[in-house]
Amino acid sequence: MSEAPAVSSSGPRRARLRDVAEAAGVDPSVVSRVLSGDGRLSIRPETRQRVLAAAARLEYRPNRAAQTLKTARTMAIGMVVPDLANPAFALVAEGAERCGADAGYALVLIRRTEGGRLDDLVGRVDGLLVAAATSDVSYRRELFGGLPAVLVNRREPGEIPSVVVDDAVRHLLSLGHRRIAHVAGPQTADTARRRLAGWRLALAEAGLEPEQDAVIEASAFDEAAADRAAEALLAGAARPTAVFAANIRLATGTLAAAHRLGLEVPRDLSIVGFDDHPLAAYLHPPLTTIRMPLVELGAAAVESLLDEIDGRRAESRLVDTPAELVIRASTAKPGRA
Amino acid sequence: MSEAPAVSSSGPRRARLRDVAEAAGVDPSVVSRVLSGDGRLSIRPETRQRVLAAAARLEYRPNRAAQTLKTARTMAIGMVVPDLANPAFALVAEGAERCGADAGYALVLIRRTEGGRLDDLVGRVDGLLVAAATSDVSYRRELFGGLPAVLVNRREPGEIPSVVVDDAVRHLLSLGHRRIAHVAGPQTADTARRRLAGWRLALAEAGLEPEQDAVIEASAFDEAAADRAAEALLAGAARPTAVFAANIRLATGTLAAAHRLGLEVPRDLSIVGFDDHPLAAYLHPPLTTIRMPLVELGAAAVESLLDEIDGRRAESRLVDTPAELVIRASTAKPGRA
DNA sequence: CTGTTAGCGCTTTCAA
DNA sequence: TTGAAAGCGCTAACAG
Repeated sequence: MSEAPAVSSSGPRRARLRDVAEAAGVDPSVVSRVLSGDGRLSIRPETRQRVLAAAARLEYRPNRAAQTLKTARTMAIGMVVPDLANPAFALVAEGAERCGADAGYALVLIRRTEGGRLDDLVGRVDGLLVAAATSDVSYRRELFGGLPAVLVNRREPGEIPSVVVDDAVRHLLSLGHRRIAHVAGPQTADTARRRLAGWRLALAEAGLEPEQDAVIEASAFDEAAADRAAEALLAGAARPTAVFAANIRLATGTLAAAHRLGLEVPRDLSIVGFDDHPLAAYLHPPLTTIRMPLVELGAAAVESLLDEIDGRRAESRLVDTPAELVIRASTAKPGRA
Repeated sequence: MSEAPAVSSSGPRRARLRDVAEAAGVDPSVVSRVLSGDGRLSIRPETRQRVLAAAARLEYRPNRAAQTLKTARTMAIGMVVPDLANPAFALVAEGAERCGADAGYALVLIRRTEGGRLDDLVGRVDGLLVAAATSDVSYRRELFGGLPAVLVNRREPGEIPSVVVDDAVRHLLSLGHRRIAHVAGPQTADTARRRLAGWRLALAEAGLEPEQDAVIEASAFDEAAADRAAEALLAGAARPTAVFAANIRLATGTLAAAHRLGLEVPRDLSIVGFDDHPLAAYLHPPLTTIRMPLVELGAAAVESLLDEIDGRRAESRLVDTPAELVIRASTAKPGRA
């Protein structure tokens, strides 16, 4: 390793602003202003042409570090995700990226690792989108080294838990189900709590009292945890006729448990999951889900963040594009045996 | 928007190196050397303590832009992914991040957008891991603005297509299958081509001539494309008894097509997919797959990249951790009707 | 053992 | 219409 011949890529050194200026026969500051499209700059068209030509010929690319040092702006925003494999975040990121790009910001994704030394992002990004599922770590500002941050996929504490879950439960109710159980996510997660609350509320509105054991908490937001949890739920004496799962991975695990226990879906058990995903349509049976406007969520989050970065107060912008119930084949009338 | 009162977070301004130096009563350069753990620096323990204490008290965080400007190193590497939803990349990223962290590098993920103006990453990262599935864009250096880059999930052209696919096909052969079809990925993708080649080779080694129509190319690496492709394959006259799918999403789509056509897996059709995934065990039936050492791949890729960044020649490092055939319930003897 | 010095490449105010 | 000048905050070679 150490005896390697250190090629030290000494190609034609990258052109600096100064080189362009020299080549164009003007001052560096002029080049800077031309290239950054400074509005209130009056310059002879001919001079501007010379500058542009020189920059092009030398393949000038501004040095980002120098710009950042000078302006105290990285023009990048970071999105912190706990789990890259969670497809929901991919959609949020898509919206975030589009919105950020419009404002000239690059979006970089950062996996939140265990220890979470997120403050070393200071100087790499101007703000943070925190797409954290769990709130086990309280996201205090210091955690981000004072970086502006907005939490995605969350709502204010005071808000109505979820009109959306309502739809799902109502769908089940309208099919005639009464014993509607809930496979909940880990209650450290804000989203998990909201969905649980939504389920309770919807049931209550229908005049139903959730029975004992009608809710079971998966230890994680993944298939394996849901499988274990659902097995307990479904093997019990008073088996529900329908299950609302707090996300698609939990729904998938529930489906697996049902299959293993010999239950046929939806004949013996209806399942609806939260969060839609391309995959949902290809499970067996295709899963009825609630599709959230995740791309819009990502975009809205970035807008808030940019407001905060620019010193405007971010007024907890909420996405109001409605969620949508996508009915596929995992739900049916109960006891259609 | 514009009438917002511009809060301009004017808290206690962040401490600079100079401030720490002043507080500790030493020169900035001393602080720099202490804080960066400069080995060949002899300093009185007492002085070092003063410096450390001052830095801590002032909550000093080095200004990354300044460091970068000075050292011409961002200490970050970027991983470019075409599709965040592809779970394989999450694993690669995990390995990459771990390996990068060991060398003090942060890993940031970047979604490769359509137009792909990747060269604006210069100055944000020191190198690029390109986890591109498709090679429709030829990844020329200029595309990255001259940034060191290594392509992940690829092999050299000359290399044996895939010993790994061999295992899968042999598994099918050993079960007694002879009509083994292949749902291939889009042949613009290097991986797709390698898997197709592997399939051909394995069959040839077994003395089998792949029949006409035994391979069908999905238009994309997703469930929907596989579903369409597989339908054609399975509805045909000479239906295969087993299918090897080029990745797990294609396998999932194939599974869906089989279900819809009334075929029972594995009784009527065996399926094995490439790339393992937590999900695979929770499909119906649980999918037999080939698990690739993706985390190791990511780590190895970063090692290569660091070599290149440091001017050492990256000798096309290959991961030799063997892939593994994970046998679940989607494969069985043919015609076990 | 510690300080001096000279920038890294850019932006921006001010002066010409 | 253009140029001069002053740093942004840090590092690293060299001097003392």
